[in-house]
Amino acid sequence: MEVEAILPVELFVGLDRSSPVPLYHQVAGRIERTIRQDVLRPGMRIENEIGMGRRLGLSRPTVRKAIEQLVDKGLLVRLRGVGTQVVEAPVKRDAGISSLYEDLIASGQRPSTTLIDQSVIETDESTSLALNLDPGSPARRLIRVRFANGLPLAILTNVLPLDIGPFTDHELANHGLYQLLRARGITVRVTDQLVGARAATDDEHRTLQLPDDSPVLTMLRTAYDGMGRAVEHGHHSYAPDRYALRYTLVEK
Amino acid sequence: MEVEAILPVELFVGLDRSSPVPLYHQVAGRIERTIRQDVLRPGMRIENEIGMGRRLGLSRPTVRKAIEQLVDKGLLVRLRGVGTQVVEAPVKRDAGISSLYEDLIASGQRPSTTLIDQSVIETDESTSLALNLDPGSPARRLIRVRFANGLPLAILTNVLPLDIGPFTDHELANHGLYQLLRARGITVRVTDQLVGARAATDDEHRTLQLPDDSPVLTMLRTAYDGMGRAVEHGHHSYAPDRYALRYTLVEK
DNA sequence: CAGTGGTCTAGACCACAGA
DNA sequence: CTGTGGTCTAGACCACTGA
Repeated sequence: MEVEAILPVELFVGLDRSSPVPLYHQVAGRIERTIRQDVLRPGMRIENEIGMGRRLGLSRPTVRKAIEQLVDKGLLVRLRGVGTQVVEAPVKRDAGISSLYEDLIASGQRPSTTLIDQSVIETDESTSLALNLDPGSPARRLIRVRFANGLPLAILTNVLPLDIGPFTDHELANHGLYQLLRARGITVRVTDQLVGARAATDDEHRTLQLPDDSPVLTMLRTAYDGMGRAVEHGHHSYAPDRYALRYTLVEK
Repeated sequence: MEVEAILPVELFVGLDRSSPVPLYHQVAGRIERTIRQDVLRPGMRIENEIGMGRRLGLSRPTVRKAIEQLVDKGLLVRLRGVGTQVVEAPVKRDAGISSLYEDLIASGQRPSTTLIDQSVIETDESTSLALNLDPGSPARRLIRVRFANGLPLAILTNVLPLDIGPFTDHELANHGLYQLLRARGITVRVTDQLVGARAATDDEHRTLQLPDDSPVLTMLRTAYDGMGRAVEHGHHSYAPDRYALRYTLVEK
């Protein structure tokens, strides 16, 4: 038996045509909220595009674009000839691109950071390649240790083009790197990550307070801004007993 | 100095209005090809939406949707008031959702598989939770060892709902799991992955022919189909000297 | 200022699923 | 058959960029 459902019209009052937020985005937000609040439950069908547009005083393409956003997010499914319904297991959190600091905040932990080094170095071959610089040209290197609830979680080494930064100790202690980039007008849009594992070095063993014979989880990452310019290249080592990397992938 | 560029009209002959492939997808494919072939190079601007539509005999929304697809893929950037251009470092391969087998094929290696076990088991708590089954209810379990070029790469343990499968030895030896699911009409659309590292067990040490003290890279994964139904839950162990996990994330 | 992408409208026809 | 989403058209107005 199919569960029929029409979105309560109350949830849509107050669409603001003069807002800088596009109408389709306002509509998408309202639908998402009703799903998150469990008013619309998995498997329930929502009203069809045309009817919804008429009720809201919107054209079909506008409504359609709102629904499309949620389909891309993994919250709704459209079935030709049938209708649009909420997926059985809606994607929980939109993982997306974030740095460790933001992940920790989001999961309710108390991150802190120790800055080990901030200096200008000559890039090695792989780094200059990743950042699209001439081999051996200078770049800014950060080495940080990230803690959560007082325990060391990761050693973070990042290399950035010289024109980005420098950063103050206070900035680095209280913000994620991507936050600091955003504050400088740089939005990370694409990241390429290579995740592996290996035995810990003596230094990692000491710094991360690892148990004997514990390995480290490693990540090699290059980040690109909206224009496709490489803005950051890093290699990170995580204490595997205290941290794991989570990825939610949605096929478009 | 800006590099002006107009897509050669030759690249657009042969748009097929009667094809089941939508026009916007045909157009997107042609633009992508010119980027991949380096005819359109990073930083070059493409023709504006309206002009391109006129040249191709298409409406603006259709052209726009084609461009939108490539923006979402991380190949183009749109700048209001300026134009649309190729990003500086176009995303190489669309990693997306794939299984290990397909990854290996794509990177030119010769994968093979040994089936260790295929049986019906009672699910433990975490597995039944992941697959949205009643605790302790039966499910199908596969245990495989994956090789590349004759060397063991990973131990793959997967649990699936009983109504999916069983699979023949031949199928499992010659295909990735997601391929087999597709052949049964199941398309994996969302995966949730947790990646970590730990010391190898004796069994892993033996099976993966690991060096002494080598850790394993681990992945815990749940896959969902288009409707959001959980179709697979697995835990995998990889030999970290021979394999690393690659993720390309594009912010929408 | 002219040119660009961002949004929105009001239609149209089609393919497909289910009664 | 009806109702749904999938595609496509031909316009419109706006916000923003750069000359």
